[in-house]
Amino acid sequence: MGVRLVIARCSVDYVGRLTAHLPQAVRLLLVKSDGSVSIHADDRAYKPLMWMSPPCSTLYGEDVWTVTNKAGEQLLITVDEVLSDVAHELGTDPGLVKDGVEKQLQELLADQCHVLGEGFTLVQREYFTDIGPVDLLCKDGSGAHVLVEIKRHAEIDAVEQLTRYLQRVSTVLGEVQGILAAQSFKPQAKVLAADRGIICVQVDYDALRGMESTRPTLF
Amino acid sequence: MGVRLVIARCSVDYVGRLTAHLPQAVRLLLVKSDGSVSIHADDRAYKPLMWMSPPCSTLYGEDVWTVTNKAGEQLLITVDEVLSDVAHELGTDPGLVKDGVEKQLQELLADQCHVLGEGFTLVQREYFTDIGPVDLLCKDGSGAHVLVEIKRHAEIDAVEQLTRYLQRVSTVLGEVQGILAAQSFKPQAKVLAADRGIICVQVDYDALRGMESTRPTLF
DNA sequence: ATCTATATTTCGAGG
DNA sequence: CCTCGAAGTATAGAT
Repeated sequence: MGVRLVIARCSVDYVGRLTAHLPQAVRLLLVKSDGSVSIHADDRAYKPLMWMSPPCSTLYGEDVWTVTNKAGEQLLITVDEVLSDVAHELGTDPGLVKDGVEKQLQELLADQCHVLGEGFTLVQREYFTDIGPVDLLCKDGSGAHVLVEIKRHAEIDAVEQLTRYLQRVSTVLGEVQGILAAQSFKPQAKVLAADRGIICVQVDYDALRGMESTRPTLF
Repeated sequence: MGVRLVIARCSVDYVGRLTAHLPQAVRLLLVKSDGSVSIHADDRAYKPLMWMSPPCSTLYGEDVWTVTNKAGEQLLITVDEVLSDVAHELGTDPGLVKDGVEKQLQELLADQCHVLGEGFTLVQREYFTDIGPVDLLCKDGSGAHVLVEIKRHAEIDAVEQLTRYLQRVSTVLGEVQGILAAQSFKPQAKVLAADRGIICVQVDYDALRGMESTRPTLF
């Protein structure tokens, strides 16, 4: 199998969650071993003009390729002229290793919640409410509860989310302080947070990780 | 220029909003005229393993391609073996025509707002407030104002959005009823909407379009 | 330039 | 299987 790279003059129709049409033009058709098909123009790295995600199958007609998935969505590729058609074997990919996402931040802050405020201690990570889990439930130096929402980059949505949690939790724990912890903040998020009495704490991921990795050497 | 298709044994590192690493393997490198680069394995139609969105530029070293954008994010592609390297001219794409997205729904509902409730009439589409435009401003059977927010699929954000509009508009029009109209709803969105006194109306896009297209024949 | 809202979002985790 | 939240979300449009 492998990837099949076709350069072709084609027009395309998608009928599924919406209907869309691509007029005739020269494009790159990319067919992969899992059956998926994507159609690329000569710009944009991330998003194809059209695509069909796996699992799906293709019926190769005389001039029309019909790509169909289980939900009945269809990609109709009318191939008017093939300018190139090659295939290459790639093998299975070992996949990628990520670092620096929200989950890691949550783990680090759960371990080192003292960076959120003087005398902070962790009560529970992923504290569940009926409208979803709060990232951290802590107690501050005076023993009062604090809800912590963690984001890589905090936007206005994060403030709304934490506000909902605070309202919800207040019926159980009484009035609770909220902290929004993030590596960076949108200005509007800071403004809205201030308006709602929510404290914004900027955290340094690298520093947190540094502390984590160096801590064993302290003993 | 045109698209450049390289099949190569390579390893890749991304350093930017996060750090990520791809071990050595054979992959497809796709370079486009806008400078964007994407790296594909032999599966998944939509999302590349790694990418750099335009605008960005590439420095081609002896063995390493360094792709950099304005924010300083980098993609380091170590090319160990080139198995194929071809380029094709595609020209500019005429672009696609969509149908069935939120804008169309808004047009249909503006024309047929009676489906939102008994005796509803349209006052204004895209009713502007200082925090943004409300999709529809209607009057119900009793002549009271109603704000309508339209989504293809309503999530919790839509409830927050409509809530903000209702608060804003209430200072001008007084207490106003809110309606969230969508083809489908997330359960949590329905719960929050109920909590805020917002009415959820499920609409059928195809039925609306059917009425629209058949209406001329009624006369 | 920044912010807002959309997306055929995709993707993965968890109940 | 559904539901939910995150994403290097990307992308388009408006301010």
